[in-house]
Amino acid sequence: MEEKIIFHIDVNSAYLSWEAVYRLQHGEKIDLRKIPSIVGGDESKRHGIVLAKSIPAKEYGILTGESVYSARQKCPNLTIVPPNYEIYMKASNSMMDLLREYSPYVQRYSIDEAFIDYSCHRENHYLDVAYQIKERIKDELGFTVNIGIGPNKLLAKMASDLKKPDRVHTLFYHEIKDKMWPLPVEKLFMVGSKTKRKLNGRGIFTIGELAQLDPDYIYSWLKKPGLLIWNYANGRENSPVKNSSPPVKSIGNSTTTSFDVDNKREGHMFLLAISEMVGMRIRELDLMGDVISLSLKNHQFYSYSHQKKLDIPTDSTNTIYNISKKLFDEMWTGEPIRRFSISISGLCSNDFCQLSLLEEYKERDKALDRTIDRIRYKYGYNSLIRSCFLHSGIKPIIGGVVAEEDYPMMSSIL
DNA sequence: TCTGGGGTCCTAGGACCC
DNA sequence: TCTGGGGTCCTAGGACCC
Repeated sequence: MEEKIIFHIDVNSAYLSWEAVYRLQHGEKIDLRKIPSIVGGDESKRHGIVLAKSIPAKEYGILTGESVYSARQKCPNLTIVPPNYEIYMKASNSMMDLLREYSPYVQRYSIDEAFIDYSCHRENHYLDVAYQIKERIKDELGFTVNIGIGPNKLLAKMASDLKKPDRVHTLFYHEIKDKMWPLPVEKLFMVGSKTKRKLNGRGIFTIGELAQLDPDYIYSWLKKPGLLIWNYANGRENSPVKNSSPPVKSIGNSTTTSFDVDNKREGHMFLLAISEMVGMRIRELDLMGDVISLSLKNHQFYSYSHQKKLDIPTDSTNTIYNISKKLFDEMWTGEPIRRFSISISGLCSNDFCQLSLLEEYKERDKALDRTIDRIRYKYGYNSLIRSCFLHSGIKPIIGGVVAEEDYPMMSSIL
């Protein structure tokens, strides 16, 4: 059997690049990519983290995910711009359209990453094709990408991460030793901060050192995830490039509140506002779910969750709200809360679920939810709101991601 | 004015059943 | 009163990804 040829395309500093391109196209003179800059959340709303950074900002030691506050400490003349997800989604869609010209086997892995299985297209040399894709994206769409090429998705992904920006790298089996093994172990896909700490604690600092361990040893120590990363360290992975999206497993929304919530009434209002979005999304996808879970984060950043399995699947905003309210009342200790999140899982398709005669969720309620959805899609989310939110200072519908164009969320498994 | 929001998967313990 | 044991469901928590 011939070796597969997999590409991994990764947009360099995606949000920041897309923001820069958009601004240049709209008459701005400065290219954000060429100055120390970040795309960051609104600090006054306590959303202040770094979502993306320019390469000059990276040189100041600024990291994605750190607070905007500390980024500014590192670089006082940092340019900070707010995110604009609709623009990023459009840029991403354009890139996917371009990639699909090269193969039907294109897997969108996240908003800024994709895999292509190029194995069947032996008529052109894969390196020429990769360079062509990279240059076309730069010329036609205005941003740069890294392309990694390997015999499987893992190695292609590791390759695209090698040196940035605007590069093509290969990582075939015979190159693992030179190109991947010297890297620090936390560069390996699926080795996060916790695992890095454990590995370092036993003297394992490079991917090569992990690769050399005895699999029985790592299994008895780190169980299944240990064996997974050990296989990855040795370049072993063989999942297919999927061009259709896997079924959705859960739908959830959350918000960090701009102030700590210390009373039940306001807590319930946030739950209602989030339930509205979760309900709208599950109905949009024509699904129902029978597990509602609520997770809270307190003012000390400690998170905890409770969930409830229902006898009957639901897609009703009121049911989602009532269950999450019940969960909140049973788990809340009275401490100040900074983040609320609700999600629904145990999903099944609507037509399959709805037939239960015992169903308490009446057809009438269902029709009401759907009617409200239609009005909100047509005239805007705030065209129809619950009166309790009037003059409350709390947004009546909270959360993002209403099927712009359903794109599959990646999972941590390739 | 310090630390987001969207996900997936795995584990472990207790309840319950045969 | 010596305390089986395997399977499934449910729940809470934790790891990882972008």
